[in-house]
Amino acid sequence: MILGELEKRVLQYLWETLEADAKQVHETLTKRQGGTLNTIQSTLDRLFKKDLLTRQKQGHAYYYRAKVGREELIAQLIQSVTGDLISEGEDSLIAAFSSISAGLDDKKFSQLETLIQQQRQRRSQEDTDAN
Amino acid sequence: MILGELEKRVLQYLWETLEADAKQVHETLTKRQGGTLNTIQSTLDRLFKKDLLTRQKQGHAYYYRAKVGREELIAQLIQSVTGDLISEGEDSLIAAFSSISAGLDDKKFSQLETLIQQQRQRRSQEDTDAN
DNA sequence: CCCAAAAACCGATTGCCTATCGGTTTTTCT
DNA sequence: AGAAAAACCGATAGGCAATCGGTTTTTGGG
Repeated sequence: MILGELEKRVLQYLWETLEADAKQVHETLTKRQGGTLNTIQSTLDRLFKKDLLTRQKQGHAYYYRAKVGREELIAQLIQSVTGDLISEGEDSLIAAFSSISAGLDDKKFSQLETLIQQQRQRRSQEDTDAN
Repeated sequence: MILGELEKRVLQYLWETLEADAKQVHETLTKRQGGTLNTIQSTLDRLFKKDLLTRQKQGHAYYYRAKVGREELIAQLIQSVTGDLISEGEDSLIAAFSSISAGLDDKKFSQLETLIQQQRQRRSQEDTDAN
């Protein structure tokens, strides 16, 4: 999957705003630049068809919400862009990390270790909640 | 930057083979499927213009080599695909990791911690070498 | 040194996708 | 029911990968 420039801006907006119709998005994002409402509508529609948004009619118009979170989407994009470069059996996410790690310094490593700890804690918390 | 299907396959081949001319790549990758040598030539040329390959004439033909390693390329692709989704000041690689981490289980976390340790050791080794 | 073969180079075409927008149909609220 | 608002449809432009035919350039051998 690939996202165009406008599509990304629309997603960003929806992550901030939670819910909006085409008119609102248009007001905020493209009215200045002379873009029309129609452009926003078809962009929203494309994102909807890509299963990145949900929508629901309220009064006149569809109200859209992001269906995936920002981090989730980033993970999806990474998977799709690296997919063909990962050899059989290799875990693509681990592989992606090991590529990334080449560009990190010690401070970043510490941050990562902290993130891992946090993630672990979150997991065990979820387990506790579930029981 | 974005890579097409064939471009990725060509890169994979060059990572294995280190060096090859268009003819070799063609023999191995696309002759079966009826692709012509010209297709491979223009693909190699596109990759060269994207600065992903180097080339050098030997006898009749250009011999191509990958200019970037697989891991480096993956890191590049991740950066380019996530670029517009990362807010100002945020480290995109850390952000990418935190997205990725949502899809990992405990075993993967342990692998990652190991990778971090290895990377740290590699660093200190390089420091030693340098002095 | 010249020529045939090999490869590079050029240009055109197809296919896919985003962005754009005009015009028509459908929906909705009064 | 009718006006207004929005959805829907279709067309177009622009960008890029993949594909390949044809022409020019390069090169190594006789």
